[in-house]
Amino acid sequence: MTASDIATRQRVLEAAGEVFAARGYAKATVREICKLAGANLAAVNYHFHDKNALYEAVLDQGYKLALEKYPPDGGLSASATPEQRLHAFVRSFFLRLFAEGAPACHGRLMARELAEPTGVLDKKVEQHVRPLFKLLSEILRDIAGPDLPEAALKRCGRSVVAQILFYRHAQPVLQRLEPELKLTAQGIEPLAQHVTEFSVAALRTIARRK
Amino acid sequence: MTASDIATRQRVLEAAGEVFAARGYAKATVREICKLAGANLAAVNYHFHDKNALYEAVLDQGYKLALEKYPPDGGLSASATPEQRLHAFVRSFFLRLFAEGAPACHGRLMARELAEPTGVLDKKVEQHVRPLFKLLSEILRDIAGPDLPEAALKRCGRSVVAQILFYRHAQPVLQRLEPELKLTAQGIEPLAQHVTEFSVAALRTIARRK
DNA sequence: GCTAGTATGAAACAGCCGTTTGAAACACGC
DNA sequence: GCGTGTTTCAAACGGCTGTTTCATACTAGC
Repeated sequence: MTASDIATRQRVLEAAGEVFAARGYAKATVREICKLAGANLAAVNYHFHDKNALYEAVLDQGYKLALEKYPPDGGLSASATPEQRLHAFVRSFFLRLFAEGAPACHGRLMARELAEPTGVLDKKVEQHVRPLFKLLSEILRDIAGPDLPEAALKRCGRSVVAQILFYRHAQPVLQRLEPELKLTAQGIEPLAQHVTEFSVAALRTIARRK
Repeated sequence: MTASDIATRQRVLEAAGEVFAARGYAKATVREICKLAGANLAAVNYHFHDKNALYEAVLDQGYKLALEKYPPDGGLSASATPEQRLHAFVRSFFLRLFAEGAPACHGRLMARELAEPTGVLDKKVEQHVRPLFKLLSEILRDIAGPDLPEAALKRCGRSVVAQILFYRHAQPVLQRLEPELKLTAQGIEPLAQHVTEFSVAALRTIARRK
């Protein structure tokens, strides 16, 4: 049965996404992935070449699905204001990082890869991250106007991304310091609102001064 | 010779700091630490109980030395403005995260621990991190005034910390995206300046609106 | 100078890891 | 029904890990 063949491969792929996202590449074990997928230990080396190729496959599929489900432009109309576009960018970034379910582990994986490259970094992350930074820079330029120097604009772009990634990277200690913080699909809405507001306010003031 | 006894223990401690900071707890191996320290493999289990106790010892010593060398208040006079105190906070935070040399690996270790707790988190990080957040909140309150709700102030505090930690967590990909960025003792000065300026501008605007 | 207590050393241990193996089970074209 | 090619399975392999062992070297007190 061909359907069953695809099924095991797909089951391993999905299980790998969860385990890699939860444990990181190094700590994730092939044995745990296969057990979660209900497959034999040799399934990884049979359907993919090895653990690393499986990881790349997970990243590839995750990238495709995440951008389909949460496009960085948020699906806004062309007449949207720069502030609305920034809010959509921030919000979709949050969603990719925290959304539950199968297609969403990509954000968590990329956040991990960002901090601890596994060698796939040069192939994948740069190709996924640079376009995001470029899009953000264009939005911020529309808000700040043409007079703000490029270097200052870049620093502001990093400040925006930093505020979003923080909630992913620092989540373990954040949950301990402020247990009332809920990082669910609803819980991130006020956070996306805050990051947008905070950043627009800062950018406007800085652009006015320079 | 007692001096030599302490010397090996100290050498292992320092080597462990470097290796843990560079590789993380899981990837760091006792063999590499001992080799770097010029000590026997059994030195770790003899002078400390095991790898985990060595890690705790490194964290303890690092915390002590880092706070001595880079105090969070920056050694400011009592008459300093809130903006100056925020700048000192941000700058000393950057320095603890990026300073080179033996005592400085603590910042890198805590940044790692923040993202991937090893179990020492509950003992150490909370006890080290919570006071920092409290100090930051007091500074931000002085800037924002008494009318800004506590929840909004907390979100702003997270935004400040996020902008600093970003340069540590995202360093690998940041170096690829913007190779001209130098994260040395001199290079972080304009970054500390930017984070302070960005945050003060945002906080003032938000406080005025609320 | 000899003993007691401590520090170092080489070697081995048990456990987990990714990967490989070769046989068994399966589906499918003829 | 039979042979072929593909997928699954249990078992084992080699390598690396933290830790332990026990013999040796050393220092200090009498």
